[in-house]
Amino acid sequence: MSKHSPSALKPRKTPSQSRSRVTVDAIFEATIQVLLKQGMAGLTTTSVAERAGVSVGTMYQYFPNKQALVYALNERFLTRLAEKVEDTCAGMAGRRACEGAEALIDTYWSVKTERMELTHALYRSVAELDNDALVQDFAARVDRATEGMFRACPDLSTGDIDQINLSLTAVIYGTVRNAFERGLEQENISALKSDLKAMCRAYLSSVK
Amino acid sequence: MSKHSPSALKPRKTPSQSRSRVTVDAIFEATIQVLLKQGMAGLTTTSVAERAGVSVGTMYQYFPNKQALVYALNERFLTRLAEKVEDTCAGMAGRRACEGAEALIDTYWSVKTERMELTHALYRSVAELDNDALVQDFAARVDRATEGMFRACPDLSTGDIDQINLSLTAVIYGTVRNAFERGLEQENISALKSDLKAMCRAYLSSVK
DNA sequence: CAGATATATGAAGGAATATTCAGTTTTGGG
DNA sequence: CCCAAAACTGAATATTCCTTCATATATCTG
Repeated sequence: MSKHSPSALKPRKTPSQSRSRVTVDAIFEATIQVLLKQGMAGLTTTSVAERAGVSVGTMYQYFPNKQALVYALNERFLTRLAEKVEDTCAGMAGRRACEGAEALIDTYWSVKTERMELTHALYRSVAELDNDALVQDFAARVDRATEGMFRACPDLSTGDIDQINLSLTAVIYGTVRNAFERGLEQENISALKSDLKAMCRAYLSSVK
Repeated sequence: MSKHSPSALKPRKTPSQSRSRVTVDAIFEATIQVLLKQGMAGLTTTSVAERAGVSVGTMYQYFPNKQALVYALNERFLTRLAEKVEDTCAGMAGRRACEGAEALIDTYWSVKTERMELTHALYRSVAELDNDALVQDFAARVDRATEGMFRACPDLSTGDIDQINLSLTAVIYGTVRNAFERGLEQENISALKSDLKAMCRAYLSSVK
C-alpha cells in the first residue's frame, strides 16, 4: 500500500457479500454523478447517499469519511491511467524515441479525453482535498514506466535520459491539462495534439 | 468590468479614507499569508481577520463574502500577469516568431516563479471556488496579446496564426503549471525551461 | 432453521464557520 | 470645535453538514 494512504483515508472494510459490493459500486457511481452535476461544492454525504439509494450510515461502513471517498475515486482512475501508460511503454520498448513519445501522447490523451468532464472534476477534487501526495505517487510510477521506455530506445544516448524524460512528460502532461482548462473545440484539440507531437519529435531529433 | 464579476463577488465599497485603504491592504496581505500557511482549508473569515488585525465585521464592509475576497486576490495577480505579458508582446512586435516565443516563456515563467508558493496556492483556490470564468477572461486577454505579437512576425505566414498561437500558448502555460505541480528542483526547472524553448523554436521552424 | 455475521437505516448530536447588525469610535470638512 | 459620514467592533445568529450509534433487516453457515 502506498505510503500516502494514512488510515484516515483507507476504506473501513471490504465488502464480502455481493449485496455490499453492489452498494459500494453504487456509492462510487453516485459520487461521480454528483461531482459532475454539482461539483465539489455539492458533494455532501447526504447527496451522495441519496443518489446511491442508500443511507448515509451505509457510506460510513465503507469509508471513514467523505475525503476517503474522493480519495478512493481518484485512486481508481489514477491506477487505470498508470496501467495504460505502463502497457504503452512496455509495448514500445526498443522502438525509436519519437515513436514512444507519440504513443505516450496518444495513450495519455485518450484516457483523459475519454471522460472529459470527469477528468476535469477530478483534477479539482485533488486540489481541494490536498491529495497531491496521491498524485505524486502515481506520477512517480508513471515516470518509471516512461523512463524505462526511453532508456530502451536505440537512438537515444543514455546520458541525458532523465532530463529528456522529465521535459517530455512535463510538456505532455501539462499541455493535456491545459487543453482541459480552456474549453477547446474538438477541432482545435486535435490540431493541438498533432502540434504537440511535432514539438516532441523536433525536440528529440535535436538532442539525439 | 469583466462580465464574469457578478455582484456577489464585487467589492462592497471602495475605501475613501486612508485608514481604510490600509485596512484593505492588510486584509489582502493576511489572506495571502493564511493561504500560504494553512491553505484553502484554513482560510476562514476569522483567521484572515485575526491575521489582518481587524474584526470580521470590517472584512464584510469591503467584501460581500469570503469568496469575493479570494476572487479579488486572484484578479490582482492575473491583472499583473496580463500586463506583463502585454508589455512583452508589445516589445516584441515585428521580431521573429521564435524570439517572441522565447520572450513569452521568460516573462510567464518569471512571473509565476517569483512567488512560487503563492502561485501554487492561487491555482488551487481557483479550482476550489469555481473561478474558471475569471481565468478564462484573463486567458482571452493574454491570448489577444500573443496573437497580435505573432501576427506581426515577418517570418510567419498569416494563414495559421490562430492555431500556432493556440498550440504555443497551450504548451507553454501547461508546462509551466506542470512544473509547479511536481516539486521540481531549481536545476531541473531551468533545464526544462530551455528544453521548452527548444521545442517552440523547432515547432516554429517546421511551420514557417 | 437457528444462531452468527454482515449489512443497512436515519434521526439526533455536534462542530465549524459564514454572516449580520446594533452600537462604538474615528475622521475630516466647515 | 462640532457633527455627519466613514470605519470598526465582535457577540449572537443562522446555516450547513459531517459523523455516530442504537436498532432493524438480510444473508450465510452448519
